[in-house]
Amino acid sequence: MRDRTHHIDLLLRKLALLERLDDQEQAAIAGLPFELENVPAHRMLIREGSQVTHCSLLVRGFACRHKMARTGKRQIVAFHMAGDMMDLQHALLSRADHNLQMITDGTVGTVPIKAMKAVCRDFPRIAEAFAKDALIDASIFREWVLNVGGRDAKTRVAHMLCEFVARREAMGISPVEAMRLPMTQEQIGDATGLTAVHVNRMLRLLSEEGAFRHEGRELVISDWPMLKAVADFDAAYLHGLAHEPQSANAF
Amino acid sequence: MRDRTHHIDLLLRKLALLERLDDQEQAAIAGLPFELENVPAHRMLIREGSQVTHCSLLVRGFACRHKMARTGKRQIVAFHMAGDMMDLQHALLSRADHNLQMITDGTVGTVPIKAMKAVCRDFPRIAEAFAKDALIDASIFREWVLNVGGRDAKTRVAHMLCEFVARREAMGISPVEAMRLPMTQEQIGDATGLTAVHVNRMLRLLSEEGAFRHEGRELVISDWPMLKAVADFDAAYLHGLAHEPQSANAF
DNA sequence: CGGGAGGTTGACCACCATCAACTGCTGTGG
DNA sequence: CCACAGCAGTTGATGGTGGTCAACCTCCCG
Repeated sequence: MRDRTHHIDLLLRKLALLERLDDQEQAAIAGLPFELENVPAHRMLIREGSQVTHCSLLVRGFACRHKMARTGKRQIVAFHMAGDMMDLQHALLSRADHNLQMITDGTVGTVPIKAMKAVCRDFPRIAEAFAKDALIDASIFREWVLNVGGRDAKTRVAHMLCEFVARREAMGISPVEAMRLPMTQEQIGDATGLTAVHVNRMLRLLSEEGAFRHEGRELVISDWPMLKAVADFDAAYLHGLAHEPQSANAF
Repeated sequence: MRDRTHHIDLLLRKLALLERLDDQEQAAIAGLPFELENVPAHRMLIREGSQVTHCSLLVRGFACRHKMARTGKRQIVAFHMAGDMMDLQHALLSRADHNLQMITDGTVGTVPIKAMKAVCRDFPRIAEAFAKDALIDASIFREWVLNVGGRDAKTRVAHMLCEFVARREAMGISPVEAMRLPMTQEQIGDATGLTAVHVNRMLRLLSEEGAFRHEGRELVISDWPMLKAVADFDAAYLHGLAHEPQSANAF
């Protein structure tokens, strides 16, 4: 039973960060006809240029959105984790302008856009919550433009880590103190406009300076204030979709 | 009389690209209580971190949105031209996460967010049009992430030019064949993550290769297909907010 | 006529890309 | 159980793209 509604819990938790929804509204969300599917790592969910008829909720695992330059260089423009609505924009823009791809294996819930529009029509506050989510998405893109366009390699990598950790914390996905990064160094490179080799060097640098350390395959953030400072990170651009790790205990 | 309604014409023209609005809906737009103000070049309209209570429509002139890195490096994340709603996101996200500043002198129309919300509540298709505009904004940010993160200097500068020309064409602001760029080379640099010096070199290169030429202070695009090819430009990401210059006559 | 902003050009150099080799995991099949 | 393949990570050597610094030019506009 818990399993059948886990994806609804996730979505409600996310929306609660954006808008206070009453029982009726929560029931409307719970009534959305999600179809759940387990998908393997690297599965392409949506391809640039294709027509999109469903919205996707990530229930388990990690995914990313990316575009390609003519040279073949891939640019990751967003990472997604459990609880994220990954393509709200397709509710109104029918053609995908980028690819959506799983990083790890996971579970995806899809809803017909018609159902999304219906619930938005009947419950304006739900519509507002989804709109806010999309606008915060845009704010994150702006920060990424600054990150790749205006910061040096070490800062870029640190910033990416900070955002990832802060969003994880907000969704309560896992203890932040010790986590395994789901993305490869090459993917971090594709997100920051660096090569995997240079990402590796920057991670080593940050680790040598004491921002985090490796414990087996886990990454342990040993000095959040320091990492945040190096990263030039200020969570304001996440507009409440993430608070910084406050649980100072582990740090 | 034409002057009093010019800003409404502009806005309706923009919205017509996004949604077919009937007479009643157009009348509702025309009824929005815009306050027009002439503003000088470089005027800051909105500052990062401030609370925003109005939405701004650019009626005349050019503006940009930008963020600052800790080092002081400024990153421009968007250029705006007449007809653009510059901060729809602030209708739902009350705190600005970036600055909004005039590039040239111009005219700005402001509407209280309450009035915007009211018209959106009463006319769902208007709400949808504004939402589409915000989503296209996000798509443009994604393209910019790719541009600064994944393309070399020449391509970046050319791409920025292409987007600017295509959007101008869509809004019918001026003949595209000959225009004066409103932004300085330093601003192009801040938008592309390059220095003004290097932007200068890239512009020279593009011009030497015949993509465009200078006539006095005007820039004349002499070979749009070539510029577009060099730029790795595909207008799909503008989702109909801009078609490419088709008037092959001048080229 | 003078001052200032923007544009132009050259010399030099640093950051990060590229190429290449090697290590260590992990899963898989003999 | 081992061998092997394959992917991710690691490290070093070298070079190029684009940054930095500095000088000078051009065009406005007061």
